[in-house]
Amino acid sequence: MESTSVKTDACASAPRAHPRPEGQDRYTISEVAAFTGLTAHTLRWYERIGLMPHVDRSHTGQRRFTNRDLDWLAFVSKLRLTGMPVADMVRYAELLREGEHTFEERQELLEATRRDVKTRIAELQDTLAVLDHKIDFYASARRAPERPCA
Amino acid sequence: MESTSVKTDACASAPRAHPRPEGQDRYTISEVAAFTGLTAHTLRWYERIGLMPHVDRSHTGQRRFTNRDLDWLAFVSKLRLTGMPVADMVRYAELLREGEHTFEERQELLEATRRDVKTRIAELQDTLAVLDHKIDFYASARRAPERPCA
DNA sequence: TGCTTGCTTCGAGTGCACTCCAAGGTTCTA
DNA sequence: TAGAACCTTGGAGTGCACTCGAAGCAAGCA
Repeated sequence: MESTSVKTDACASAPRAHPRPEGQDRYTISEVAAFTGLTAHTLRWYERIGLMPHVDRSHTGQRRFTNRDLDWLAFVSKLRLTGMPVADMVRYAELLREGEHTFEERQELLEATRRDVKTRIAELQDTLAVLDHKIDFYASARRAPERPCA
Repeated sequence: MESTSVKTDACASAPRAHPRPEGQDRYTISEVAAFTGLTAHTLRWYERIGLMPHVDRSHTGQRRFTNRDLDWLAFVSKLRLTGMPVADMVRYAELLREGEHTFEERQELLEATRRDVKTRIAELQDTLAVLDHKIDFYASARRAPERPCA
């Protein structure tokens, strides 16, 4: 059931290149760190707080990440960029673990996130306009130092 | 010299509505807090770390903010939205205090910020595409629960 | 004049998201 | 079989950006 819901979600993702093909996808933590840009510390911490759905282990207990884990981490990294709190992402991870009956709540969560992202883009475009205005001012002030906007 | 450089910068700003006209613009800290949405604590902290160029005082030592201070705070709030570290904003505030010979460095700082903002907008638009893709998946999965993307 | 509300300072406390440490077990190359 | 380089854990530490507290002074109103 757990793997079903994760797989179902993976099927919603755009295809993505993996370092190794399916079947040989057993990465150590440092390989994942190198691939994702996260540190091994952060990866372990993600698992501890429930942000990594479930990570396989070798027979001696070392983590072995799969391509699916890489997809999930890529998605988490995107969400991080939006400023979404880690606690909210943990909530989404819980919904994944709980199976298909949480589809509605997952969709709502993603839609709320989409609204936040759109708001943030608008704010940034606003800021860009202010920056352009000030940069123009400095550019012309330095071309003609006699106080061109007085 | 201090007020000159601040004024010069204000002249680079887009016009903005103020609660009171020039000449009567002496706001208490709680008025500024209400207007900007920052707390009084935060405003005092901004001043302590050098992020407020210089705030007037009443004859008994209480802060009296001006329209120019409001403009500066509005700009700072925009920069905050971009994720710019406070230390960088303090650096910009220092350049303002140092006068017109810092125009070039100010422009460079703003241009670097603009590049960051553009990058961030692109990242967010990328994230938006991923969100749309997943939301579409949940929407159709809930309309036709027989695993529509298999 | 008294009362309430607001302002002052500086240092300490908070919450988030990591980031690191120490002590010990595992895996790989020579 | 040695040694280097990796991995494990729980808990403590870090850096940022606030956020709050306490003691005392200031301002405005009945």
